[in-house]
Order: sequence, then structure tokens, then C-alpha cells
Amino acid sequence: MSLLHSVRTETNLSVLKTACSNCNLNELCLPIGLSEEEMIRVDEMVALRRKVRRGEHLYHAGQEFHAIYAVRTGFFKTDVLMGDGREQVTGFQMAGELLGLDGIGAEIHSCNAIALEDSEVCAIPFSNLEEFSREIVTLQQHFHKVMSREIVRDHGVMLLLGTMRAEERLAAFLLNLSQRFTARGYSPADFYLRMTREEIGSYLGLKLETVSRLFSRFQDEGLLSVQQKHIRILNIVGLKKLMNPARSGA
Amino acid sequence: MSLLHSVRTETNLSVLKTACSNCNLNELCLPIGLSEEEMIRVDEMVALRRKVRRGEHLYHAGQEFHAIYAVRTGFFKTDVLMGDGREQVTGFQMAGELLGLDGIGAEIHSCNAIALEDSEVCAIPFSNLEEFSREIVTLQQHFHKVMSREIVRDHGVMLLLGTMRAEERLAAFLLNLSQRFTARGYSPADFYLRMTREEIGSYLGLKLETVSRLFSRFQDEGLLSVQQKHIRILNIVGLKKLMNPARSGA
DNA sequence: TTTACTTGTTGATCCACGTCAACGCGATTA
DNA sequence: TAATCGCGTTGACGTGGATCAACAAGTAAA
Repeated sequence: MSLLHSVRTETNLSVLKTACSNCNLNELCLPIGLSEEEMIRVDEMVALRRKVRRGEHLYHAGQEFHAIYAVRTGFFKTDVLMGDGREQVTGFQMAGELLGLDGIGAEIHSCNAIALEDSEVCAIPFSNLEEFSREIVTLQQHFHKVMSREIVRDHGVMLLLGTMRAEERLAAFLLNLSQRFTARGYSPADFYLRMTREEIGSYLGLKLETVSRLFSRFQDEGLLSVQQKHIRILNIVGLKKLMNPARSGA
Repeated sequence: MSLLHSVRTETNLSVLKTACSNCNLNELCLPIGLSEEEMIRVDEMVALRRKVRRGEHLYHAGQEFHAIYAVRTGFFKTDVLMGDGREQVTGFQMAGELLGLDGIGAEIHSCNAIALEDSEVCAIPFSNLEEFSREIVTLQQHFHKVMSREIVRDHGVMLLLGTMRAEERLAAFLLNLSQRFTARGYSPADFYLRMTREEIGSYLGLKLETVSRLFSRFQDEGLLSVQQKHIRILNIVGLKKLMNPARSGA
């Protein structure tokens, strides 16, 4: 039983270019500055497409690692589970972002990747990626930067979990989402959350009740309009102030 | 003003082998299975040594990134600072572990690396590393695994910060230290902490008073013997139980 | 429509950890 | 040997967020 059981894609350059054109923002798929010849090679590298329905796993913790995945459409969460059932959501991934980097080290996935809506990914067999990145320097550098940025992102989450108060965490979370939606051409201030209050809470180290109360409070304070999963940011400056309260010194 | 201002090292193979023989545990310096020819090349790659005194920075957040560092001797912390002065320690690094991966993504360091005791590092210019890893497949794979493991480690810290209680966090921290000391041939149960209570607290998302109280409590419960920075683990099973409380299901 | 189920909201109460404060110890320096 | 300083310990008290509980609002199936 292979992880990679989907239909093989067209290896025609123009098709791939069109297909990946919405995930070349700042991630792996199409590092900028490739020659046409290199583009054709990259095309060969991305072997497979795969659809993942809402609620289904892209991969499980403990499963053998074969491929890195680039989200084409949809929305994912990654999480780790403790023996007693406690869950820590380690990230939410949207179009153009990568999944599976956790599996390289032990050649086994260390977390679960679950679709929060019907989604589609490109599977990039990792041996292909390593092979091609030995030949295409741009690709190698791009991949190293992607991994490094993931580490930096994780440090940001540690900062959030270790030192921020609940309201700062939620503000940081919303501003981060807003910024990522913006980078994809969506509204920075009007979006639908794909995850539940519980999943947000797990990511932020809070309980769902606390998240819910904070949404209500932010709404009372005129920062947001909240209707279930539909969020409108009404006062982005106010949110930013919450996150980084006035410093007295310097 | 270069980051890499130390004396150039001998490029003699046997010298390097001896020199790196204590940091080839499971990290970058010497991936196992290199041919003698490859070893000589790796020798060329590791350009510089650098001493860092206790309290000094190996690099600052915001500084240009040039090199990855392998700790030869000593002990470091990495941290990120918030605008208002709050600190989050993101990790403690000991001999054989790598520093600087955070800088690859933006070509600027995103955190501070500070020596907690007089230390020595090998500086590996990153352009060298990328160049050599295109030629030595083993090295390439090793480096990718190192980065991936760092991501997995970070997820572990997120789990700790997001879902564990104070006593679980400290137990996990001590067991992790114990395991890393063991891997380096030191006692698993008897060691000196290089960091203050405040730094432990920052890493674990707790205040120093809480850390101090937990040490006292663990001592009262016969789990540890604590004399300032000198820790002896008296009941490792008890510590592990604290970390992973009896699960009812399954 | 009704039923069942998941998700979200809100209130009342609790408690783990933070805050504030005093003090002790060991190392360093005068 | 006293004075200073950084670091650690301990106590008293306060509070932010967890817990427990009730209910409301969607959503899906029949």
C-alpha cells in the first residue's frame, strides 16, 4: 500500500506552470529564476497528485516517509498526540505551503497531517527532490531556505506559547492568518476559519472556551466581527497593539 | 568585521578526525560512511574555529548569516526577544549539536546564540556546506536529516509548552538533558546545569520561582537531589511517570 | 419536519501558576 | 570581614485561564 496512489499528472511544462502558479508564492514548488530546461526537470520531479477529503489524513505519525507534499488547494492541520490523548496542533497549512518535512530525519512521519477541507496536494518523492537539488543549485538553496523558515516559524510559536498571554496569542494568530491570506490574493480582513475553536485553542495552548470568550471580547471591543467561522477584522491596528503592548523603555 | 575571525585550523585529516571525534554522535560534523577521499573534502569544508567566552554571543538576531556552527565544547542557549524585553529561550545546545540553522531562510539570524560557559565551535561557511553536499550524497542526506530533526524537536517543545503542566515540563526537561548527557558518555543521573532557573523557566514557559519550587518538590518526593546547579536523578522511573501520567484508555 | 450530533457561547467557580516580597547563600571584590 | 551582587529559595497572596455545566445554533440525515 503506497502513500502515492493517485493519478500521474501531465508532465507538460505549461500544464505544470499553470497548475503551480498559485503556490509559487514563497515556497518550494517553483523557485524563481529557473531556466526553461530546469523547469522541465522540476516538472519531472513532482510525480503525483493526491486528493484528501475533509477529515482524512494525508499521513499519520509513525508512517514511513517517502515524499514532501505541497498544498495545491485546501487547508490542513498538523498535530502531535500524547499518550493520554492530549493534542498539540503544530501548524495550519494552506495553498503553497509544504507538509512532511518532519519525516526526513527519522524517515518516519512524526506528526499527523489532516485535511480541514477537501484538499489537493502535489507529492514530491523525497529521493527525487534530493537528486534534483544536487543538480539545480537554485532548487537546493530554495529547499534549504524553506526548511530554515519552518524552524524560524516554530521558534515564533514557542515565543507565543511560552511568553504571550491569551489575548496576545489570539491576536498574533489572526494577524498571521490575515497576512497569509493577503499573500495569496484574498482579503486581509475578511475570511473564514477552517478550523474549530478547539483546534485554534490547541495550537495556541488554550482551551476552546477561552478562545470563544476572546472572540466575543474582541468583538465587544470593536476589533473583530465574528459570526461562527466568519471573521472580519475591523481594527487591525488595535489587534497589533494587543500583540505588542506599548514598550516603556527605548 | 567578519563573524569568522578565528584562526584557520589544520586541514590535516587525522587532526580533524580527532578533533571532531566527540561531536560525530548524531549530528552534522562527520556523517558515518564517508570514504577517505570524502573525509578529506569535508575537512576542507570546515574552515574555522572560534572560541566564545561565557556570556558572549556567538551571533545576534539581525546579524548577517554566513555559517553554521557545530559546538565542539561548552554549552549554549538560543533565544528570541520580544519588543518589551520578554525572552523565550528556544533551545540549549551542547557538544556535537548545531547552531545557526535559523539564519538560512532569510540570510539573517533570527535568534541570539549565547555561550553559557566558555565554549568552542567549528564554523562551517554555509556556501561550502551547500557546495559539498551537492557532491557528497551522504553529507546532503545527513544535513537534511539534521534540519528535519530540529523541526521535530521544535514540535516537541510546542507540545510541552502547549499541553503539559509545570511538573511535566520540568520532568521532560531533565529527562531530555539526562538522555543527551548519556549519549555523550556522561552520567545519566548526575550532572551540573549550565543555565539559571530563569533560563530554564524561559525555556519551559514558567517563572523562575515555579522552577525553583518544583526542584524543591521533586527533592522532597525523593525524585532528585538538588544542590544549586548540581542535580542527581534518584528515581528516573518516577520522573518518567510524572511526564506521562497513567493513561486510562487503550 | 424531527432527531441527533457537532460546534460554539456564556456563566459560575476553582486552582495552578504568577506576582510580590523577604531572605539566604556563595562568589567576588575591597 | 564586610560589602556587594547574582542567584536561588520560600512564603503570602492574587489572578488568568481552566473546569464544569447549561444551553444555543448550525448541520446532516431521515
